[in-house]
Amino acid sequence: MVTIKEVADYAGVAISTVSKVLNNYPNVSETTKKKVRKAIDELHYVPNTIAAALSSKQYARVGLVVNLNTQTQAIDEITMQYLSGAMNKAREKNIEVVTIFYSMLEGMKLDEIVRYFQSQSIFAMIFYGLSKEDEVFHQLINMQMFKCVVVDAPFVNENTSSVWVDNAKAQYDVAKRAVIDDNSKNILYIAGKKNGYVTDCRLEGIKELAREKDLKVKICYGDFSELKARNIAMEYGREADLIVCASDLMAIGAMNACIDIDIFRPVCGFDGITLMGYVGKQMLTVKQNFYRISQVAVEEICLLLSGEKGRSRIVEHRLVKLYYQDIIC
Amino acid sequence: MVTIKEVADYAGVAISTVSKVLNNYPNVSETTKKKVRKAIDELHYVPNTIAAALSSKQYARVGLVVNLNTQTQAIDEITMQYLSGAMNKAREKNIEVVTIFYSMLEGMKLDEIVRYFQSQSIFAMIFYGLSKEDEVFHQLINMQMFKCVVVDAPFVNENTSSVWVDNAKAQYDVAKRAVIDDNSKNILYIAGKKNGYVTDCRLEGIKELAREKDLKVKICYGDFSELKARNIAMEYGREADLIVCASDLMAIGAMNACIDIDIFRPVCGFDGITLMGYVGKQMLTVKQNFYRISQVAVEEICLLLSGEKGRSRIVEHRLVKLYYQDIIC
DNA sequence: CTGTTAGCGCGTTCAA
DNA sequence: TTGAACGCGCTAACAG
Repeated sequence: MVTIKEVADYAGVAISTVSKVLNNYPNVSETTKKKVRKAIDELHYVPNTIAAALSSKQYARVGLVVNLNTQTQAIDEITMQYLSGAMNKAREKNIEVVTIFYSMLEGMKLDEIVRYFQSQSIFAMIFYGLSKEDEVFHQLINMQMFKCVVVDAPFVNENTSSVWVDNAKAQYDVAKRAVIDDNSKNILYIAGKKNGYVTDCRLEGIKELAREKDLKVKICYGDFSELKARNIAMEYGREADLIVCASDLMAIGAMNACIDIDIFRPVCGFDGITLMGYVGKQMLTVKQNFYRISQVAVEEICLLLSGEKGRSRIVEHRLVKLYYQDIIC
Repeated sequence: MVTIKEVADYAGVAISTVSKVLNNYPNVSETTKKKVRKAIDELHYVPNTIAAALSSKQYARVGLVVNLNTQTQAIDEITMQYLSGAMNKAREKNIEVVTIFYSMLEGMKLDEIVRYFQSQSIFAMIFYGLSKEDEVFHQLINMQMFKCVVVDAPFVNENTSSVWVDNAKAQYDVAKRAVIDDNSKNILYIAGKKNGYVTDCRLEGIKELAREKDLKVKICYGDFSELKARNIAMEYGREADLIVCASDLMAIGAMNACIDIDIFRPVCGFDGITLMGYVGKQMLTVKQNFYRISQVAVEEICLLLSGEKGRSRIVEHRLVKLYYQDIIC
């Protein structure tokens, strides 16, 4: 590994001069710049990020804290979208991100987690899929020791921003469309996890619609589980003329239940994951752009790091109908 | 951030002494160890990895180079398994990994990529899903500038190991089981990408079985695409009494084709991704343990980093029957 | 067994 | 406009 010193010697200038042209300082003559650039090129010099970081103390990595939940969500399209969105934006913004799985931090006490992050020079992080049960992380956020962005959870303070889809509106929108399309009057709504962040918002949306359209709505909690959604649909599906689910996976469960008990009910989902196509049936769903959401999260982290105060930010959503033929190309 | 110096002062010892207890050097009396530990504890000292790395020059991060192919494989269970397997093992081995998407490196020339890795202090990397077309990476591997482990591709040299499932045997095994179960004589084999690494191995397996059992085998290339597999099955499915596919996704395509043209043919897949369950039908498939494969890859990287020469290593596989009820719990 | 010292590669004053 | 010199936080000889 060639160092800055070698470049300096080769170019016949001082180390500091090389450093200056590397970092685009003013007050360097064009001629010396040329010399230095030439040396850099011919020596194939690559600056050592580690050393630069140590020296400048400007080093901040952001942790992407994701919840790979192999139990309840085997197919993790969403997380991958999150990760790749964040990484691309990070590259654009020239900051370093490291991905961290919840499972790696499992069982650690708050101070252990803090130390872990510190030792890794991680002073900012983005939480994806934080739930009300993740108390350690709540504490972490509240102590405001790190700059945080929380996706889909209501945390905002001086050092914390949150990034959301408007869940209430989205749920309202998609259900409304389904209701209109099928002229439904009687809805089975399979919500997520009782008392969950997004679950509550989505519930608001469906309730709003029910009031507006004077619908009958039966509400059950499916805990985002396919199986539970399936069982709920088995039990109450008959009585409804439309099944609205708070997630795509639950929608799959509900659809399969309908098939099993041999009834047809339109089902609509939430998320817009591609998986929906694989079930081979057409389904209306909210399309969240997870890639973009994650990019926005990184932007927010940058703002926080540059001294802005935390805030809440909404990312737009769409509605789509997904079906097999759409995705097999 | 409290530094080692503050700890030293607080404990009334020299900096180097603190360093020694931090790194578990011998030749430190128990009493001073105690003093230092106490100071560390009370000051909440967290060592600065960056500085340690710079100083010791023992710094090597390993890049996990993954191919998030949103086009052909929307549902990326496999990659997530790879990543989490590698990260867990990395934590165990106390090395740092950074995940890198192919797409981030896209269009870069070899030397740009080299510089990118160098600037990130990445001197070792694991390639997942490398294909014959990724020439830049082949060059990268062949120049032996980095320690590499390649998963599912035949690269071995002084500084490169490969980690494999025995694709030939696996394909042989799964097809044999299917053939026996259904007493099939006439197979439609939907292979992967013509001239691909794993494709060729799997082809070997099926050919071997055909010889042994005196089967008739029609071979088509589905390019790992659902759509192509679907079309192939539409065209040739009727004539076969068993469809064997070189990937789960293609198996799904084939199954859907059978449904569409209203024939029943047993289909078997390859991979064992959970997604298979979602199609709602039972299917025999090879179960690759991607998590474990990735762990093995990290182990191999460690060996390379510690001076061992590259080698090829096989990871065992299993056969499973996946169906809906298995995974919705 | 402990402390002193010299770097690691780079950023950044401050003189010159 | 340039360069010498110091320091970032830590490791690793080497003395004592």
